[in-house]
Amino acid sequence: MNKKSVTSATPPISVSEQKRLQMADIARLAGVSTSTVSRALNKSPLINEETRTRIEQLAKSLNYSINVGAQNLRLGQNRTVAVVVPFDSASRQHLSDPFFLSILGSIADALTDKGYDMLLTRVSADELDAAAQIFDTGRAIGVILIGQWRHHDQLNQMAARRVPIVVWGAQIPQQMYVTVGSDNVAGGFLATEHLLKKGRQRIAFFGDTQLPEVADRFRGYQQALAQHHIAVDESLLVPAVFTEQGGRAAVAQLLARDVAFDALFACSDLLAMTAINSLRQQSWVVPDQVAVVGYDDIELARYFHPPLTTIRQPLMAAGEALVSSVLALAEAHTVAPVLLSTELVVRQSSA
Amino acid sequence: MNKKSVTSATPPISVSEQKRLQMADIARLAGVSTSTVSRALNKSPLINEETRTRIEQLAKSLNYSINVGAQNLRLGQNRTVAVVVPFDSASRQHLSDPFFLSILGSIADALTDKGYDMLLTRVSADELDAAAQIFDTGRAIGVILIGQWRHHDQLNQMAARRVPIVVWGAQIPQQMYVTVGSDNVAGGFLATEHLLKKGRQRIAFFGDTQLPEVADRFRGYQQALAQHHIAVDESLLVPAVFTEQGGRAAVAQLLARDVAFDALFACSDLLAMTAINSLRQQSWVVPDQVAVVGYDDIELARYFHPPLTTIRQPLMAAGEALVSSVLALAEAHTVAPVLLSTELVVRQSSA
DNA sequence: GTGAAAGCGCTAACAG
DNA sequence: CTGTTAGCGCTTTCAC
Repeated sequence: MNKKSVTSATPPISVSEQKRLQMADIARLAGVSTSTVSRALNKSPLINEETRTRIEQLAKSLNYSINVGAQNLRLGQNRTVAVVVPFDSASRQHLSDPFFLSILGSIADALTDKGYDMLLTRVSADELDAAAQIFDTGRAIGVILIGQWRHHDQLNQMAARRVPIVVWGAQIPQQMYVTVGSDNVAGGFLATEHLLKKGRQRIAFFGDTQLPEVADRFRGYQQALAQHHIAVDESLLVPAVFTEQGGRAAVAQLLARDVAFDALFACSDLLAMTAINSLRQQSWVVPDQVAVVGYDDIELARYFHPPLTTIRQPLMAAGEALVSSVLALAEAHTVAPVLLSTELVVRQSSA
Repeated sequence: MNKKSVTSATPPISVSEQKRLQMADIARLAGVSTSTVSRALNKSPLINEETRTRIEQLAKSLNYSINVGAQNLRLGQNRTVAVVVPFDSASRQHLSDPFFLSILGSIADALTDKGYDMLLTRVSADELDAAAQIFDTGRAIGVILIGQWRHHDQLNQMAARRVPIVVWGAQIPQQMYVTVGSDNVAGGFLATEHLLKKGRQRIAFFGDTQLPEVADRFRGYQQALAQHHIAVDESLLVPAVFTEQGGRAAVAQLLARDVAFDALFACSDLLAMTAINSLRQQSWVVPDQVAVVGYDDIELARYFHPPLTTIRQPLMAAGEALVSSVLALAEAHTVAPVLLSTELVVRQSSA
């Protein structure tokens, strides 16, 4: 412990703290003051070109990088954004949904682009304030929450106390928080209309309409049917959850009702795929007997058998919108909700 | 700006900096010193019970939480671990592989358990030092890297300069960094042996043996064949990449060779699934004509048609091992590589 | 029990 | 162009 004597606290220097390099060390080795090192490493134009490169090289050769924590404290800045993924014990959507990973990836890319770090946190759905805490403790300047689920009220409260938070999900009346989401009504409409145009009339709907996004997709479903003067038949609606078992259970439930159907609109590709597998096991032929449309357009969809017709959500745009919104919010700008357009991708499952 | 006059720097107070609460504010409102607030909020036994609860309540009612950045600086501590996911532009494995998300989830859980934050970063495979930077800048006390790929040398260099890093992958001779991984040799052996016991003799192998993990699985494949006195037939080996197109391409390649085969061992479930779909399109029947075994046991595997026989990697154990290893390394302990056991899960794709 | 004061690693006036 | 110095928000010895 060959450090200059400290008059103040002496934190227990763990064995690991083996002489962690800091700016003063570089300064001493370069024979300049820390100010000069600081300026050099921050590319200040004040510093002599030659001095700067010398310091830069010294730093690089010693693998020294400015301590971000101290820098942030001094600058009163912070370049970290939290991404919170609530995991619902009731497990309405399993985290392993590939769509989640994709959107995570697009957020990560957008953040990296703008020079921000991403703090990833899973919080239990019933202690969602943990998300606010991340902001309160200054660990992140804002929060992106993936999975609106049923947390509407809690989210409103967080927004009310001015936590910069952006939620991936649907717009809901009286919502105080900012959402970014795809146009689920349009998505539901596109899917249903496509099936109707294929001549299908008895279209089953798989999805839990208690979830805002699914509710919107259902609204689109209703609109399309209405346009074709077809009444919604309650017996075709199955409140399937998003887990992988969901499709199987939903098919079982639908078949148990013994109602006729010639098409299926599932609110996620995973749901659609497991449903198709279940149907196949019961000797139904897709798409001949049942045309199927999924939602999300995950990568596997095009390699599935049969390739899945689905609604594509614009992933890259989603990540960017989420990130720019949360950054704007963090700067106390007023931010409007974002509605991204969806797109029908026709493949063989609905041929 | 009703702050006490500052003689030093005055950082541009953005509109957002609207009076961000700090300890001094709580102290003033409580009529005590910041020391007292600090001690109270840290549950120091030195503080009078009554004083403490009063301060705690005040803080809670104002949504004040101790600033972690400042706390860390003062304490010389840090409770953040970085998880780095290199994305290879050559795209050997697509990030959307569900197995990735699962392992991310298990790491997140393990970290949360131990009270650590998780910094998630994607770095380009060719600038892997960015991972070291995260440590050098003090943003994280250690790094978990998912995806060993071909980065062996770079990883060794990082380990040599004592960056606490743990890699999910295979053990390689002369490796200086710590790995946590499942026993890929055993996995490959289990899969192949299973197929052999089912009477299959011409087992195709899908996987790029340039990747260490795949190389180990191939070693297991060889061992099993050797035990049954079957020679490895090069024409049955296809260096399939892990992307979703991989299975399709590999099948095409295999069929083009016009060699007989009655089984397939694919080095990921995704590969297996897309391969099965491809085979089916060419009118091959699984498992009757081709028995298939995958790898990973992703959730979709059991809901696939036919349900996929596969090798399960112990996810939860993986997350915990990665986390405890990196934490141990961060404390400068010596850490041995971890080899987790794998398990054969028999389903219908190999019936 | 509580307060005063110093300093974690860094930046930015201010003065040379 | 470079050094001196004060302080970001917090914790902790040391004194009372």
